Amino acid sequence: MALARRVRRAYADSLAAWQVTPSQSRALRVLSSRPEGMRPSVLAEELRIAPRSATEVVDALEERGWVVRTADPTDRRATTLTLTDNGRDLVGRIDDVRRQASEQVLGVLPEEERRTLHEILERVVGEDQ
Amino acid sequence: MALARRVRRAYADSLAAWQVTPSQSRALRVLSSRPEGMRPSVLAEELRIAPRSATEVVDALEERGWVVRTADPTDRRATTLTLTDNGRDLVGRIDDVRRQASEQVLGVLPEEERRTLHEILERVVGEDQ
DNA sequence: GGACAAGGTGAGGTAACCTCACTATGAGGT
DNA sequence: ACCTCATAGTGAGGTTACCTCACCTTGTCC
Repeated sequence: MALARRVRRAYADSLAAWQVTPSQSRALRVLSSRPEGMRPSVLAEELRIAPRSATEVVDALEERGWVVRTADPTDRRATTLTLTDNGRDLVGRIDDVRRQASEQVLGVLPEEERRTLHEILERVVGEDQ
Repeated sequence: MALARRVRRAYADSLAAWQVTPSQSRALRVLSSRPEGMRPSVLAEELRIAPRSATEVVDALEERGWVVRTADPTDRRATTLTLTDNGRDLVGRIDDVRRQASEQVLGVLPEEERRTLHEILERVVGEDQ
């Protein structure tokens, strides 16, 4: 847990430099996982937050020009969320930072131990449902 | 990180059953680490929050009867925070829950792997400052 | 004994959540 | 066609756990 806390903190600091809040970065990541776009309600579900709260996150992301809302042609109640080019760019840069952060933390381990660690964690995460 | 998230979530659920918020449980743990009592400002530092915010946490804990503020005899500006018997009790029960939670998560691993995991993590946490 | 520092807290603000209520639209039954 | 009920999104207003700034009281040091 101490390790997780440290990684989280370092990551949050990097995000702050770009003026991205953690909640926004989570949403961006989910959005980037489905390039064809998704409904706000689906985003909410992925983020495990209430649909109403997704509206707010999307408001912020749209205002910053990272996401656009477009009307769904098949259902006039619905809107589709898609990343803009700027948004996609940002997600890429955030990913780099994440990779760097974990690299820095795990850098002290020799390759073999890293593999062992990964294996064990994978097992714990996997088996426990 | 996924594992940490899961543990955190399970732990938070257990706390909710006792009507203890995560921030309160953090404060309780810090307080129990120094039985002779501590100043609010020190608590704030340990929790990495502003002194003003520690006041609020302490307000809540005092209202619930887990902590008492007593005047510091050596410095009339200061107050000393100490756990009540109820508070100490609660910390004990919370610890049990934590242990159970981690037990449940790590239970899938044989003893030797657990030791290896512990060793590796210890190393990462320790060496990285 | 006056200036400045330190301990704690009142007032008021923010981010990221929440629930509840409402509008607009879709879908099914009669 | 019409009525009912469900679904998609959002306005209004609340909560929690933080924050800063200003303030009062008390200690410290020259």
